[in-house]
Amino acid sequence: MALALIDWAAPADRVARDLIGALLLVDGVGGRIVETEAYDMQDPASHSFSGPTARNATMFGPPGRVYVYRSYGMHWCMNVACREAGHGAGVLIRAVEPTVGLDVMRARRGVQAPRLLCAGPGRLCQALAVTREHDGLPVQAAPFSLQPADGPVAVVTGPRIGISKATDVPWRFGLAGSGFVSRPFPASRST
DNA sequence: CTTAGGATCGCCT
DNA sequence: GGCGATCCTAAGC
Repeated sequence: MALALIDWAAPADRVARDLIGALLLVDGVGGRIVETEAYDMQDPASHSFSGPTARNATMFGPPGRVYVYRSYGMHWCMNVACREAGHGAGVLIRAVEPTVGLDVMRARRGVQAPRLLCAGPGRLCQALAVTREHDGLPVQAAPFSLQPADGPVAVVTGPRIGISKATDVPWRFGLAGSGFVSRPFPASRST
């Protein structure tokens, strides 16, 4: 049977949806992706909106590379670039259901509850030990491991979190019914 | 359960 | 100089 693959050249919202349910590991630690957000160059909320800069260079590079940036001066956030180079498109990984390496993640995070280990982009990077050193690396090679869901996944959508522009764009994607998302989704239809 | 404030600093105007 | 694609804690209802 055919192995499911992510089409990294697809638009950000497509990739964001396809990543829901995928197994993401960094050095053998991680779990199932349950929440993502899409960004692209036409989008005022995106880091890439005003064109290439030193920080967002990876977003404008080849698709499938990990874009890591520092948030609020203290957290790391992890994205994967998509579309062709130059498009400034990417998907923010916002939450993972921790399944592999629970104790390692607990130690890194300093909390016990699985629910709080990877629920949010900053928490996720702390639990998986993702830092600026990972910026620009291909997500399909070590230390990363990404295995797409091999079956149908029920996905819910909603407005993105923590932005002040384009707040009406429904480019937040989540695994329907998951208790590991960073925040509940407003009532929305599954697709 | 909801809201408010602070921490903390790199990036862009 | 201002502002975040955030998180934590404490206090209010």
